[in-house]
Amino acid sequence: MCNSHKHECECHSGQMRRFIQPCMLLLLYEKPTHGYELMEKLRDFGFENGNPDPGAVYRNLRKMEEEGLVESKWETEGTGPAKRLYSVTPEGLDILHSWSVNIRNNIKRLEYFLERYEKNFND
Amino acid sequence: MCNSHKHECECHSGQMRRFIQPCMLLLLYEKPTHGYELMEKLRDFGFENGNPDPGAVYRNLRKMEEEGLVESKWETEGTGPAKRLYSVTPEGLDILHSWSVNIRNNIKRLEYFLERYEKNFND
DNA sequence: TATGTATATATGTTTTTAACATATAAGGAG
DNA sequence: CTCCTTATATGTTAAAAACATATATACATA
Repeated sequence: MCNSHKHECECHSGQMRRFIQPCMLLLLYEKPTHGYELMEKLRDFGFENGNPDPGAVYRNLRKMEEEGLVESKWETEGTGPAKRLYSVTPEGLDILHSWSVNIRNNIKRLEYFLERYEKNFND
Repeated sequence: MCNSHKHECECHSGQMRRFIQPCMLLLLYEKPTHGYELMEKLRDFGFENGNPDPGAVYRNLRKMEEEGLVESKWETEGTGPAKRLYSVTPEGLDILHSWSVNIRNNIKRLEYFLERYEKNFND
């Protein structure tokens, strides 16, 4: 991701704060599912250095459930250990929509940065 | 920024982590200056809710100086209290360049999210 | 039967960032 | 002298990310 060699990537990921949340909401809107599968699908969104931290996934699910953004029920059918099946609530959908506005604004912000950056280095 | 009314903006700013750093480096590259002026110029980059936190600005300057990304000297000339004039070092410039790559990647990531979001809601 | 691996959820701990608040001081205006 | 602007700095708290570990089911295979 980061191409600094002298400084061991001092810019870290520069990832958007809490970006995992809208990704999880969107995935759950597309198809209600459980944490483990969600974790794998999150790689689509660039949480790919290894897998996204299971701790982050499960804790976010619980937190969003507390906040009423998702709801869950135990799925004991099928093989393997029981799964907790999550789906998005109407409140969660509202939040997902507001995230999309927010993300759009953030893209503009980052593009402003790049334009200004390029004025200095690519002309 | 966030348009959720029921939830007091649960998506918060969703700002890019540590985004203030590349902005400061870019501004200092454009023109070496001191913290207070930097603070005002940062509004260009969307740190606009009031002013960007002075604490953030000054602490980041000190931290970047420790890391060798910027350097400073006291400016006692002129009116008002003394200013600490900062400028970017070659190392800081390297980091700025790696940030630009990182930011470009993050825009792609956010755009991927939006495309996928729109497939669900704008078709 | 013991061992390992994949699936699945959960929590503990530490570090890093962000947010909010406050302290200090120079110098000019009134 | 008091207030405002400019200027830098630090203290405290809260939130988020990063890293580590614990637990349990079920299946494969040696």
